Amino acid sequence: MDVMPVSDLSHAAQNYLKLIWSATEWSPAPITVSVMAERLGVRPSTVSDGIKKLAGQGLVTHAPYGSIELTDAGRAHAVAMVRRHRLLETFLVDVLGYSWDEVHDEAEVLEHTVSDTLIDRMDRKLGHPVRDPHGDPIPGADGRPSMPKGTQLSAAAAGNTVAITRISDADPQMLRYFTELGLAPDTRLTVTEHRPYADVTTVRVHEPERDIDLGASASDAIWVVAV
Amino acid sequence: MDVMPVSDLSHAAQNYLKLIWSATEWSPAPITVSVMAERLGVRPSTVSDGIKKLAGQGLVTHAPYGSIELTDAGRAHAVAMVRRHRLLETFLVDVLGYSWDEVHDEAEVLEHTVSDTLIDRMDRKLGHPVRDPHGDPIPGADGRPSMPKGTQLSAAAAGNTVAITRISDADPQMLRYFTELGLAPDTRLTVTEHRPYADVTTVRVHEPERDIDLGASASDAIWVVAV
DNA sequence: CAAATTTGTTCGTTAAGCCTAACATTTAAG
DNA sequence: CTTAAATGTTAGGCTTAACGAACAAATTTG
Repeated sequence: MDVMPVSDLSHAAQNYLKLIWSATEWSPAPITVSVMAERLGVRPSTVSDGIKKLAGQGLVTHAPYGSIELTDAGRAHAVAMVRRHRLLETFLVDVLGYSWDEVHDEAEVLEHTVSDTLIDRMDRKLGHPVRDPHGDPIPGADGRPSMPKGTQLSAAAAGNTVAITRISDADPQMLRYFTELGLAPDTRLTVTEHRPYADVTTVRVHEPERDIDLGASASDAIWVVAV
Repeated sequence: MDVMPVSDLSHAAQNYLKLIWSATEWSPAPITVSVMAERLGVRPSTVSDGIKKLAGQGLVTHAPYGSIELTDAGRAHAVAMVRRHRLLETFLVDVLGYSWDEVHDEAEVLEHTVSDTLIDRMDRKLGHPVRDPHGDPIPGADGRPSMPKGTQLSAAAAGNTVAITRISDADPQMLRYFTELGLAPDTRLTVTEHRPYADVTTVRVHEPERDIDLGASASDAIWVVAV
């Protein structure tokens, strides 16, 4: 079985591959059937069937009750889907004036139906961007791997001054909250303190100078690099 | 059964409705099952089943072996699909640098998956265009009917000076030929003569001044209005 | 106008992707 | 370490949109 173009995979297969890949982008733990089912809004039995089929196509390795791992071919498809998704998000924001909390769902649908040509033209129009509106790295057309990842704000040492490099796009409502706070990719801030049992991280941001308290979910969603 | 949004119809149903509507946009003859099957690349039995289902949903009227007619609800959906298609084509050409012979297939896929929001944003970005790159009228968001239609070049009286108002997008190869000849919407020309048995229409175009002979398929694909 | 041809319809089947229910395995708790 | 709980798998069905084969109706032709 040859390398097949993205378009030869069913939408469901594309989603499975992207999700498996995404699970390991920011944390090392491999994904499970039930987590996949929950994220995709389907039953575990559906995912179990789907994974079996992907394994038959040589896109993942999986023995019953075993872990789910992408093959090289599967990873290539997954990365291509991620590239599509993130270029679309960038295009919707930069060209069509979407806000960063609106783009995820639209991109989720379009990533399956736009042609490679359209992806290339968007990429060119945008000047070959390397990050999407949430700061997530956009893989190149050759599937080149991601940029440096940074660490979660919740794990950054107190006292350090850092720049936001990405903010997880999982929760649009949280994104709107960050917009209100003036937190976005490239915002610089100083980590004031972590208060462990309250699960609160306090940061200081400039212009205007202010202190912000962030709970665990917020400080896990924000990734930073030292500046 | 209430008026349902476009997105609640299957892609197949959307295509059926659009095709039925399109058949009567430029010629009065209603469409047949076999023509639909041929255009959609499926078997007549598939179309026959599909039409029956649309009739059950109140989107077309059709008795077995009878003619196929859109209901008001069906027409509204069809026009919404046509609007989507033509706005997409316009967007791809104006914003992403597609040529007019490339856009049809891309729009054909995307029209089923873009959100109403995206359609609105493209429409705004484009300044609410009223014609697509082939000159076809773009229905408004309210489904307002089309612009004046003009007549086929093959039916324009010799001696008249006219402007091209639309060129059928059915055949990309023919569109590339027209590009070479410098024929596009809004090009002005004078009809020199029709030679009936040769099925050739000769027209004179300015800048640079030149005579062009067009066969029947070409002069049927071009629609003109008096200037 | 009767026969032949074309056109349209019905019906049984297939494939994908989902479901529920029943069952199997693994992991966690007592 | 054994049982209970959680997780994963299999089996059987449903729906949609396609197909081909067989049949029905309408149209064209001789």
